This record gives sequence, C-alpha cells and structure tokens, in this order.
Amino acid sequence: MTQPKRYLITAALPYANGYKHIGHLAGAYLPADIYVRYLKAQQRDVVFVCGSDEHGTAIPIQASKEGTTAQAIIDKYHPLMEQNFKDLGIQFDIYHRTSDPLHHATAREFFTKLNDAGHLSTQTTEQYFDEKAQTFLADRYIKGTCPNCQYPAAFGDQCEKCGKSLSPEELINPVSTLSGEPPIKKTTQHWYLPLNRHEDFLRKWILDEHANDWRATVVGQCKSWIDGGLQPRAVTRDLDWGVALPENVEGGAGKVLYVWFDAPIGYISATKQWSLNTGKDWRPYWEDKDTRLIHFIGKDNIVFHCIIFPVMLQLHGNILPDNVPANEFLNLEGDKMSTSRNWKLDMQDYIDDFIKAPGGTESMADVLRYYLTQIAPETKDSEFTWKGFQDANNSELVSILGNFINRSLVLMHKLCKGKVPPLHVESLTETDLAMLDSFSGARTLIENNLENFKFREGLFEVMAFARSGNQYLQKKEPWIFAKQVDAAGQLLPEAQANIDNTLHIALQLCANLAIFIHPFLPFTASKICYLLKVVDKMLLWENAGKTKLLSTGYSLRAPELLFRKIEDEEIALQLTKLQSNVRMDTTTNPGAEEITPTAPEYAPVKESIVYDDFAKLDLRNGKIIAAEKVEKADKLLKLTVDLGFETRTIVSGIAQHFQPEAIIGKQVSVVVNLLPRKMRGIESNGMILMAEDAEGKLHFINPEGEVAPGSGIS
RNA sequence: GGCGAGGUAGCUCAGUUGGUUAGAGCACAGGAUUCAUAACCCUGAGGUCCCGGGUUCAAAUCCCGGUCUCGCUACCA
Repeated sequence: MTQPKRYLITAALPYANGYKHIGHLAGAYLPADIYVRYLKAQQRDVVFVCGSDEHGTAIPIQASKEGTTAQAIIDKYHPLMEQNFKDLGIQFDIYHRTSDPLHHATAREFFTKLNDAGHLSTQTTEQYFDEKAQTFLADRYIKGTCPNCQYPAAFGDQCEKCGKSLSPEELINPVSTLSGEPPIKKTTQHWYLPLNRHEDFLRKWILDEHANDWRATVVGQCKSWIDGGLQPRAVTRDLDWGVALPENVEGGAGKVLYVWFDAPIGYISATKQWSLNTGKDWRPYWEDKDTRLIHFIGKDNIVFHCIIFPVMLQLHGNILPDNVPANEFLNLEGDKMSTSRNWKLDMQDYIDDFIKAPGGTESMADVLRYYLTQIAPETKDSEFTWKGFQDANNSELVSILGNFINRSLVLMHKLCKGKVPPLHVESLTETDLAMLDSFSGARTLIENNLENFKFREGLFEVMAFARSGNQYLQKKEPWIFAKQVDAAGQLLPEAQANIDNTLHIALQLCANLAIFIHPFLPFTASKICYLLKVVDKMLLWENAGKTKLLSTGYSLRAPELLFRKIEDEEIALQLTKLQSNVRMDTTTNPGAEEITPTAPEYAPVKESIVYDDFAKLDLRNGKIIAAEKVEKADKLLKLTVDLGFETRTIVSGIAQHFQPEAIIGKQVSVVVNLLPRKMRGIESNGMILMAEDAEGKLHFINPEGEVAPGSGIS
C-alpha cells in the first residue's frame, strides 16, 4: 500500500444536548485520537476534525426540558464537551460547531451545488398547515370524516374504522388535532436525495472494493441496507431550528436542512475553520485523491457514513472515505448504557472523580484510555466493569509498565550514580544482544496493528514490550552483581560493566516505551520524557526501535511513580454511585447520540381538553383469560379479555415485557369503545392501558383489589 | 418475522487460505527472588471451541438446521 500524501481524520460529531459518556469515547474519539497521534508522530500530513452537532429536533426538546432556548443549550454543552475531550487528551486540530455561520454557509453551498446539478429530486405537495400553531401538519395530526365509511374521526393516514389507508386530502372536513381548527392548504416543497439512483455505485464501491479491508460488521450492515432497497431520503423539513435553505431557492422559505444532511458536512466546515486558523488550504483534504479520509464512528452511524454521506460527497465532487472503522457498543456493569435510566459513566464524571478531584492527576486520564483501549469493542460489544478497570490499572499499568520504568530508574540511581551508564560493547551478553535486537521488532508489530486500526492489539504489544523489560532485568540481576566486591569493598570492574550494560539497555527500553505508548497514553509518555530529561521531540516515530536514544553520561531525574494503585474503596464508591444514580435525573442529559435525530423521552403535555372529551372514553376493568404470542411479530400479544358483559380479543404491543402464561388472570384497564383495528391480521377490539417506567418497562394499570370485570373506570 | 454481526479458559480476547497436543493477558495455585508500588520472574492448573447433523484422511475454521446475545428493520393506537 502506497502512503497517501495526507490524511483527514474525523470523529463522529457529538450531539450537543448533554454530556457524552465513555461509550462514545471508546467508540469513536479515543481510537481516532490514537490513530492521529500515531500519524503525527510519523510526521505525516494529518488533520483531525470534530465538532458539536447542534441541529435536529432533540436540541429544542432539551431546551424545553431545561426551560431555556435551543441556543442556550448548545452554548452550554458545546464548550463543556470540548473541555471534556481536552481533559482526556483527545487532541483535535479543530473542534468546531454546526451552529457557526461558516457551517451554515458551507451546508447551503453543498445543497445548492447538488440541487443545481439536478442531483436532488423535489416533490411539491399541498400540505395542510395549521395557522394557529404555525406549522405543517403530519398526516396523523389531522382528523376528519372517512370518505369510505363516513366515520367522523378518521386520521390523515388511515381510517381506524374501516382500516382504509388514506391521505389527508381525502378526508372530509379535516381538523388539526393540535389546535382543533380546520387547517388551510399550503403548498410545500421538499427536496430528496434519491439514494436509489446510486445503488450500483454503492454496491461496487463497498461490496466489491472494500469487502476485505473494511470491518465485517460495517460491510455487512451496508449490504443489508443496499439489499433492502434504497429509498429517496428527504433532505429538508419544515422546522425553525437548523440550517435554513438558501434564500434564492424557490419554495425554500421556512425550511431547514434535515440534520442528517447538514451534520456530516460539519466535517468540511470544521476543516475550513482549521484552514482559517492556520492559513493552510483546506481543499486538498476534501478534493485530492491522494488524501486518505477516515471516519471514526460508533456502529449506530454506519449507514450515514458509508451510504448517505459518500453519495453526497461523490455528487459534490469530493473524495470518498478510505475506511470507516466503526466500533460496536460498550456496556457497563452487565447492562447497556442508557442515558434515560442514567446507567452510564459520563466523561465529565470520570474527570471530576479521578482527574480534577483533590489528589487527581492527568495520568488518570491515561488509565481510562488504557482500559477503554484494552476492552475496545472492535469486533463485538464489550463491557466496562469497575473491577476490570481496577485490575487493568493495578495489575498492568502499575505492576508492569509503571514498575519497569520505576525500577530501572531506581537501579540506575543506586548502581550508576544517577547517570546513563556507558555501554561496554566487549562485555555484552547474549541476553543483552537479544534484548537490543527486539526493539525494532516491537516497533514493527505495534506499527502494523496501528495501521490496521487494531488498537487493542497494538496496546497489547506495547505492554508485552514492557513485560520483556521486566524479564530482562530479572535475568540480568544487576542487584546481584552489585555485591561482587573486592577485598577493599570496591566493585569488580566486570561486575560494573555488566551493571552498566544492563541499565543502559533498560533505559533505552524506557525511552522506546515512551514512544510506543505515546499514541495510547500521551500524558504518561510526556512524564517518561520528563523523567528521562528528554524533549517531547524524542517521541517522533522515526526514533522508535532505536537503541541509542539516551546518551551516555546524561543525568536523569529522581524516579516518580507513573501510576498509583486504585483501592477497593474507590471502586466500591463508583459502584454505589452508579446504582444510586439509576433513574434519578431523568430531566437532564437526554438521549445521547450523534447525527441521528432522537425522539423525546417525555411527550409534551397535550392540549387541554374539556370534561366531555374525557367522558367520551369508556374505560373498564377487565381480566385476561388467555394470552398468546402473535406470529411474526416481536412485540404483539393476542389477549382474550373478560369484560363481564362480553369477552374480547385485544392485540397489545407488550410481548417484550411479559410472558403470555404469566399474565393470565391479571386485571387490566381497557378502553372498550375504541374502534377495532387489524394488527398482523388479527382484529383488536380495544386497548390495554399501560404505564411505562424510567427503564422503559411496562406495567399494567389495575385496581388495588379484585374488581368485577366490566366495572367502569373514571 | 426479515437482514447483519457475534457465541472459544473464571474475565477480556487471538486463532490467517481446514493441518501435530486450540493460544495470550489478567485473575487463580505453587515456586523462586528482593532492585522495584505486597511489585517483578519461573512453573502449573483451567476448554463439550453454543448445540445437532453433514462434507473431508483431517473441522474452532467449510455446508445445513437449531439456539442465545447485540444492532438495523417490520408489528405497537
């Protein structure tokens, strides 16, 4: 593989609606940072871009939760996230934001170019518009009389009574469910990215050309999408938060770009901002074929970075990504990380507890980087446990890496007067030579792993190198030679030569360790440099594997410990904290995800109703007398419910929460005057009321004691 | 239900195009040692390679069926 002229590395734009957790860190930012640091150590031309994704509907939703404005939300979280990354040593060349005017201009330009060239399709429709609410109405927000069966409360997409699919235009006397007013018709036009036109290109590019060099899970996911048939995807939407369409675009007023379209363009605007900051040209990074573009993301983002954005880039005349090393998910203590349940570890929390707390150090950032790299979900989901974290620190960082550096320096101070001892070539043993020989081999191993995005294995090789240092010292036993003295108490010259050689080599190994560990643990690498009294420039990769990095006679600093032990109490504290935090705090830090718009966790309180509206509902107590799973549906249970006056079949979407056998005999609350509806071929006559808790689990709503089936509820 | 990725030691994971006795780190046990943060070093124990068939001289690896986990998707009024 020939080396490209330059690299552009991106890490998924974090969504600016709350703190990001360590799953995000392990999935995208940390591997990206390791890769970038390695490339930079190689002195390659590389730009590492990232930034906050500040559009989409989740931002205004978060704003209403926090009782503030969308702008205030992004202004709050953008700097916080930027600082979190800094504290953990994630070293972006630019951390931009999509609310920046430069981004808006870039995204508009991108849209315009595609639109002018005819790469977007449009669809103009007359859509119902609620003047009172000042918004276009989605189909299900419109009600009216069904043209088919005259049922007066049919929805805009389907009549509940006769089951006929409808469009809002067919409804007689349509009414907005938001305001209750008759909506007016307003012409609206939307733009679409016709992905279906590019199926051949995607098939060839991904399934042929990258079948082997991309991760299996990435290719598989793409294949699944392509085989499923690609559909045109709406690029615009009627919303007031986002990148407004260019003014000269006819019919574009009041519309913004869909967040999935504008967010990845954020990589380009970030590069432009970097260009403004540094005076370097941004264009080659996005246009020159000699640039290698790499997107680091989590697996939830595969479709955007492998299907949609590449199509956009290709149409716009940009280069395509060379690889998209998507990671799987990171679980926490036996369970999926969840923001809504607060089962997670935020970067901010880790920083507060281990780095910025009294007695905290920067090196604790490296401990997290170490453990997260060691368990990186490169091929399958993996799990963060506090015990694992403690073990990784105490048994590996402290005992192997930290200990080797420390014992080398201590021995050197005790046996070599605090200076790098000379190398006595004539007295080198086989062990010495083998050790020296292994330096370059270690470099090659680590290098190959890093080039192929195998960070877990790369880090393992670094530790293996440190371990070999311990074995070396053990074999050479300089502390034994230190006892070989003559009658006058003077150390024998052969013994001194042997000691000198051992420590000379051990110290050169320390210097190499600094270089090798640097992409992974940058703070540790700097600290080793400090102890060895060398400048950070030594960390350049060209020095890796060299055996003469430290010059003879150079005096080094007194040893300081690189890592401290993590006590059981600290781990217990974190576990307690995790448990006690569950379910609290559901009002802040909502759905954390990049690019993909998210659904609200709390629906806003609905429009007030009068008592008569409520009285229309007929709610009854019922008893489940039979339950079975509906075929070919994951979520549906077919229930037979005794309502006293009759027995009904009701289909309910609760299969993932209850075993059919376990709910027989349960009392339930039923809406009995809901019109029948067919689901998976079975007619459902009513609806079971359920409560959803913070964990998303469903619970029946039922009376405290036994109440006769058919009894009214009000 | 459809599609995709996985299931290998107590834990985290390697296992290239089938090829001796399936590997590593950590944890665990025993030993040795004392320069080092009760650290290191050596040795060892520990496996139904998810299950069942099939192909083959030979299967963790290839094929078929099943099962479990995760993700996407459909079903949720």
